[in-house]
Amino acid sequence: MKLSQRGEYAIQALLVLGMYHGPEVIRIKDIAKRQNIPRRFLEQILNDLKSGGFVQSRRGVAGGYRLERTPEEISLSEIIRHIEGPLESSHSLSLGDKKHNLHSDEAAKCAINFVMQDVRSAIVEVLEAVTLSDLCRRVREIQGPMENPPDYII
Amino acid sequence: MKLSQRGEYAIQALLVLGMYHGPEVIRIKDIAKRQNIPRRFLEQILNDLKSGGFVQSRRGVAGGYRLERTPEEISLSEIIRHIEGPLESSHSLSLGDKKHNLHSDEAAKCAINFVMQDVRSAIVEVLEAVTLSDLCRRVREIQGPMENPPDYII
DNA sequence: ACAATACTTGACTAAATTGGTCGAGATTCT
DNA sequence: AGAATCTCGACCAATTTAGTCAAGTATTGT
Repeated sequence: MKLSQRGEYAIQALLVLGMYHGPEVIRIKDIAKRQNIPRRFLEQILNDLKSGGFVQSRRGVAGGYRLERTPEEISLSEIIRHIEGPLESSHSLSLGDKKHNLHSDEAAKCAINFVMQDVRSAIVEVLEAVTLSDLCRRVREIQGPMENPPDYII
Repeated sequence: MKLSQRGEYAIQALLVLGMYHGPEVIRIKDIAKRQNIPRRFLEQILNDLKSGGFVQSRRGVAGGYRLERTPEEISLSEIIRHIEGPLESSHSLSLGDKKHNLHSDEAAKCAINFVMQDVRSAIVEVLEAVTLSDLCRRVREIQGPMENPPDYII
């Protein structure tokens, strides 16, 4: 299980929006700067997150993004599922059809898929339990101890 | 978590060797045929599995492959780790170094990595518990019920 | 001895994925 | 009107993945 760069950026962006969650909107530019993400790439990602119902956007000169739901309502599993594709898919060889004789390679693939399904369940179980809010807390704990001021958005 | 084709083939090949485990050796050609794996590709994979200590080979006219260890001694985690690369790696941002101020993107990446480490642990926990022997049993259960004879290797 | 069989090695290639860029347009604030 | 900002879709380069190929080397049956 490795997160793609795209996936990591998406979570980082949502983290910023989560940390400053409120009625106001944050500009792409600022998110990109804070998290050190290529601006154009981030545009794509935020657009994707918008179509997934994670964020809202405002256009125009005072435009930007904000979360569509509260950080407590967004789980990591949802984010990753949306950005990296379905987490539980496995096209698992119907197997209900008994008329159809299984070749030995099909039997093998099927057995392997059973295990991989267990793996996927374990992954989902972990990710389901972590909300964006949890992650925000984590970030605060990490950068809290050191007293460098929040380095406000320019 | 998705298995690469290469990884799936590797497990399928080991499954064949596991099902017919004994002192005798099985030819690449037969494994390829039974599991419907491109022969040349399978050669590469078996070679890799050999250098990983999973299988032995015998050259010459009566050559082929067999397991180097018993199916009970081989866990899925080992196989996947060897074929797909380290399962637990995460170069997790030392964080011990307090002198070094964390930028907000580093803090975010760090928080994300903590969660991903949990995910990886969960994956390993599942894979660690499944041996090649377990998988072989699974395969027998799947193809057992239907009474098509084992379709012996030609 | 020697032909047949089979593994060994490393280079090669085509297709898919990933990470990222670009330009033109649409929208909103002042 | 004009500047700032999001929007949309096409585009591109590097990497990875899946797979092929050829020229070896080792072993064994006869």
